[in-house]
Amino acid sequence: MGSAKAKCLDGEACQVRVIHLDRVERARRETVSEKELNWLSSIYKVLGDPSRLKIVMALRNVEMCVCDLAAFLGLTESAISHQLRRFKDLALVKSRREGQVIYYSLDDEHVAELLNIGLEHVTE
Amino acid sequence: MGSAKAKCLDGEACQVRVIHLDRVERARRETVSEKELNWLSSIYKVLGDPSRLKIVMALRNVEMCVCDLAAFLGLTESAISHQLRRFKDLALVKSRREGQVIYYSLDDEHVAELLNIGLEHVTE
DNA sequence: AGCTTATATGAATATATGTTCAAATATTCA
DNA sequence: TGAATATTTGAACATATATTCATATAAGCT
Repeated sequence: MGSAKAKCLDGEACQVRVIHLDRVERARRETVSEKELNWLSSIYKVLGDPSRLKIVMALRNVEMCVCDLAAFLGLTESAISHQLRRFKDLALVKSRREGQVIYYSLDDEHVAELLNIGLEHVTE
Repeated sequence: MGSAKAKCLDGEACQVRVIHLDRVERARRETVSEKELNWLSSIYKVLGDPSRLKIVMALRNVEMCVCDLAAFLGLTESAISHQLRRFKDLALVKSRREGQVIYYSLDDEHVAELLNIGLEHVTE
């Protein structure tokens, strides 16, 4: 144990160097599926933009319409609409029509949790 | 109440339309600072890539070196090193040298929490 | 029916980003 | 010291992305 001599993987070509084969194999056993990985990363990614984060942060407290959010963020209503669609595609935000106005709100408890933990992190 | 007639903001030019002024003002009062917003979004963003997510998921269980991770992900060691630096810049991952080998591991409990909640979400 | 309001959509563009390649450090061992 | 190993760095490129503008849809009002 403790040997730091690289071994080889993937047959004779041996283009893959590995120091701790056991750890790599364990990681391979315990990893989530590629599909889940892509899904999950797309959820983090959609939160990983200041404008979008500001949108969901606001929606945590109260439902808002596109033009409210545009005023709050200082962006075009079109820009807000584009971003809201990304949230809807991931089912993180839902909408409700009332006449001409469409109200947006959070649609997922996990998102709120993610935001809360993030806030804890940032606000010490 | 319930009036959906847009009012104007930002002086005479009036380029900003608002339906629920109270909600916008409340959002402005309760929002976190621009600085915290940028910081927090950069944390979500760094998790919002399949390769990087796979890296931290693996580091949740055991510390690994660059070439182990490269073998696990099927990527260049250079690519892994580049990505690890992003984690280090955000203080989410720490490193420990032992001879020629540098071991990486998680450096923040909040990250593990974020990952756990994300996993809950994905695995129903 | 028209007119206005609220939102959505698509193209376009400038910027950001992930990966690779080549070369540079840093550490160990002979 | 010199060779080998492990990792880092910087440039380069191809792709992704956020925003804007112009236009389209959808609902209410007269």
